[in-house]
Amino acid sequence: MCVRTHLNCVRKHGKTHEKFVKHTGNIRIKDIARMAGVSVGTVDRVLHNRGKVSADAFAKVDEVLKNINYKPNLIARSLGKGRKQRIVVLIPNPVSDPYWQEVHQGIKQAEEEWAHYGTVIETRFYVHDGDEALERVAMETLNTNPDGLVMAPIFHPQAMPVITMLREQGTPYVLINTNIPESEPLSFIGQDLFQSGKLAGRLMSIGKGDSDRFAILHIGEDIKDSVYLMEKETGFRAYFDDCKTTRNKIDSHNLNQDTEPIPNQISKILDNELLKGIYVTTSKALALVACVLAGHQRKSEVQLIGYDMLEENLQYLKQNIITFLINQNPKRQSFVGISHMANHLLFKRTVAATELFPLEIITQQNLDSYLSSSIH
Amino acid sequence: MCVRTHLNCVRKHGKTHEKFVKHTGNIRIKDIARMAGVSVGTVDRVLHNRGKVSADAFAKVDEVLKNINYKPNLIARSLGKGRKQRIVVLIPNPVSDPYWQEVHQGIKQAEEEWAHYGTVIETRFYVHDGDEALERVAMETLNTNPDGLVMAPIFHPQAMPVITMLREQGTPYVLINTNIPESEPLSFIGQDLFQSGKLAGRLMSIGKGDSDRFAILHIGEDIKDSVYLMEKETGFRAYFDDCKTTRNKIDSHNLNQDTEPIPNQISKILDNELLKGIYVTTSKALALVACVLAGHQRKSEVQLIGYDMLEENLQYLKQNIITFLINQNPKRQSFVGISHMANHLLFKRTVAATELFPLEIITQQNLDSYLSSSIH
DNA sequence: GTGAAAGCGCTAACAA
DNA sequence: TTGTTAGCGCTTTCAC
Repeated sequence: MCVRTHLNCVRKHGKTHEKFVKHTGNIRIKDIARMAGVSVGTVDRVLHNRGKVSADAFAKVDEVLKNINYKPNLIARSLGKGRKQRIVVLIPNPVSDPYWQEVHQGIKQAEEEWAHYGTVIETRFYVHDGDEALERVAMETLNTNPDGLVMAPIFHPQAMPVITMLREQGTPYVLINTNIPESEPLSFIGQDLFQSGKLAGRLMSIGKGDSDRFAILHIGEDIKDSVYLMEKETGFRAYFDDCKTTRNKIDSHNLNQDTEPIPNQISKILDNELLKGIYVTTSKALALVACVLAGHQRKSEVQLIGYDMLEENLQYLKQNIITFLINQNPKRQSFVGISHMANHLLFKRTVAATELFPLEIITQQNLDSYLSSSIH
Repeated sequence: MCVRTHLNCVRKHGKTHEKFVKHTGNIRIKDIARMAGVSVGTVDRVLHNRGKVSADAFAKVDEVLKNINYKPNLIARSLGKGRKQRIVVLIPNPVSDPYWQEVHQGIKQAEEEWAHYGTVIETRFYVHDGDEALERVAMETLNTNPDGLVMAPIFHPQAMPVITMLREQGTPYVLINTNIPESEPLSFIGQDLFQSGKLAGRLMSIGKGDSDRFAILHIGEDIKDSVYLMEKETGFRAYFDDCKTTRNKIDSHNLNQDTEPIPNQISKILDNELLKGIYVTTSKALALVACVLAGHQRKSEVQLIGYDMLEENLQYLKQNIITFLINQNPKRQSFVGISHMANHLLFKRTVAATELFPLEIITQQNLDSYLSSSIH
């Protein structure tokens, strides 16, 4: 059904005129306007509910919209806007943290991608506290009135005032990595950490016996600030609770430098002869554990499972010190987060409120396939 | 450096006029024209070397182009063209084959997605031979002069004449699922099947002993036409060859209806008490094997590994009859294939020549995370 | 060979 | 509240 066919020869000031007919056959705003007996301006106002439309006009347009399947031409929309969009991205400082370096990679790719659409991405880093704390950096940024904000709010308490500010300003925001569900962001991009722990439990259990013991290691993070580590732990334990057939013991440890060097602490844990597997909840610390394990006599008896395809982790995966990695796909998280925001801003596309990434299992055998595959 | 700043107030018929300044700060063809002292038409002709430009004019424009870093606005380019792009997709008939139904899903999603950009997707199905054979359908389609073709050339010999025709016509094409490397398509989207077999071998070997036996099942496919099944088998065997520690026996079977009902054949294979695992190379037939296994007494001793998240397979995965699925992501293959073509056609973007998808491992625990995650 | 100008579909400013 | 129209940057036609 081509609603427009009869119009082709009466374009251009109403004169009959055959040349320059480049139409693509889709229904355009102009067509809707004609069908509803109003002007394009009114249709546009209805489509974007900008108000200033009489109930009568609204009804007419709405009626037409109901009957046709209008798909706005996004290309034209973005061209018509004419203005550049500015998206600010806020993440922890990636210096000396490969996880956030990955996230940063994804941001750069998104930057490249969206440059074609005239969208500019600005990245700012924050640290736990001090001058560069999340709140400070965020407030500074918000003063420049970005069109949208994408952030990884890993320190819950510090993020709250920022959220409040954002809502007051009416600036749309997307959260990545860590959710703050009660804040109702435009979109959240991350993983189901509980389920991720459960998966780790399952992978750990393969080929193990009833009396085997496992350890959960949270390393170098302030556990009270980091609800997300606890979710992983709960999931891990839940897996073993669910299988009524096994009665394994699971100990969890929060390691930090306060008492003793971390390697020593790890080494001690390894000494327990019943221990058959270690689950490390933070991707950054995994290589450290792997390093200690590699030098330990029980090396071949203890299975190691952790997170993310960081360079160091991959080395140990290749050496079989690490058995499985669960990929949180940090690069893609930031990429998709920005894309969601850009789609919202540029095209007014509706984006998924929550996008939970698949829990990707990485082994020696499929590692390369993950490394070579592109982000999109 | 903003080359255009001084022009902002002299737009619109040369009258000084401040309103409606929507510019984005980039250098436009208009700017180049002004700088070179020629018209936009001439610049356009130079940029696309369409000829009909005097040496003098060419030199002037070329000079300017050399000094600035002109980045054409791809959005505007595609809008300006005004014409619809038509992409034809050619896949095996999905009737009664859930794998190709998944592929078809991906096509429909891409259709939806690209409709926003005025690109229309047309899908045609083919069967192994007869009136609807690949060659026939393809030739028919090519007569309608599509702007691009995306196809899954699963029957090598039949695909070759199509490729030849495509090259003669100069129609760009993307291959999905099965590659024909010598044909140098615009892009190939698929998986590394050898590596996929190797991964299956690894997953199969977990917790197994040296004397255990495994079976590889190719079901209902013409093995001579289907090189790709052999690649999987070779990979699977390669895994065991690589581990010098194990000396497992691996038998492969090509099952088809010619001699005896397939379930009977499977049942017989299962009777062998040394058999500890089955690797099924075709996603469609996996559920059949699972069904037989579920009713067999050796059910809990034999591990089953196969391909793809087809509805039936998922049932058996949930029941623990199937241990692992390797996801070939058929839906995404077609989606990405079409996107590559559309990006090429619409935006003249360069796309990856080969995109090998990650070898995704699906278990009971991460199944949901895969089901809920979106395609993009 | 060249330049002027319409048109792609949408947005938003402005006049009415 | 409404309709009209310039403009986004590029392509393409047409008249000179």
